Amino acid sequence: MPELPEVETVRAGISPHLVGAKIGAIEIRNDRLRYPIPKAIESLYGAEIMAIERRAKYLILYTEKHKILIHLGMSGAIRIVENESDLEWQKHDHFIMQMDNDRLMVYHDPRRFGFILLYDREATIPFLEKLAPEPLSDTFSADYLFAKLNGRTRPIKSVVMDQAFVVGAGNIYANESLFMAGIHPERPANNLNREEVKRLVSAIKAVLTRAITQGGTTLKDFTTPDGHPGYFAQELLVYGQKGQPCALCQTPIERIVLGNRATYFCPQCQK
DNA sequence: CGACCCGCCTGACCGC
DNA sequence: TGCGGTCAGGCGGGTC
Repeated sequence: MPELPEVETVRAGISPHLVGAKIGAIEIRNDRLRYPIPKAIESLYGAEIMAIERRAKYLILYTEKHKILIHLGMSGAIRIVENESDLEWQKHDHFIMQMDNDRLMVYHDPRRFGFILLYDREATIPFLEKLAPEPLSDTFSADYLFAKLNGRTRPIKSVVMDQAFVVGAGNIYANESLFMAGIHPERPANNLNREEVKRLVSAIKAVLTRAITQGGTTLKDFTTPDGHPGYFAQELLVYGQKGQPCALCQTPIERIVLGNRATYFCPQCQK
């Protein structure tokens, strides 16, 4: 489910409820996520959540002495429940953190590809070490990406989805960005000229920015922490549009499989 | 090192 | 209604 815009939507949705509040009871209902949820996380009882940041598709909750790393994997979701009496248990609710303002943060993840890990405040987080720059920062530029693509022969779409090259774009936004940039997903990455890389970088920024303002993309069951859907699905131009007319030229959108992932493009507009 | 492939899970959906 | 097959928004690790 969650790519960068969805994770950003979650961050914005949970922060007002959690930042400044102190952690109360923590319940680990099922620790068997991608990595086991550490039992030690229960020792955070009484600690204040001082800040919540997002890096790529990761959320980081800071206390004075620790940080909690959360990844939503493919199907993870976080919801905020007003107070304990409003809590309705759902299947796949694996982790609940109650706050001293009565709010509960519930982590829900049917496929359990996500994870929740605990680090000392000053520790380095291995998952974050090899990530590309934030895509909405100035560091993520045409110069950066053009240099990085040098010598890379993989299809450009696979590279866009590789978090060491471009952060935050999963399958949906990689497809949409390449369409917006007019670049065929199978092009070898090092075959793009500087102008095309510039268009691609601009497209990635535009697609992610727009999706964030729409609260992400709700395809199956993604909702914001308040229970609202994300509205970017209405603006998808190629993803999931196999056979539908291209918004620009009416040519039917094609679907191929690239790197084991569904890939959608307009054969006319994307060269 | 780079490119590719697989496994991890469950649920939804489709065709028969 | 049931059943098997397919697919799904991510990531790390293994192999060649």
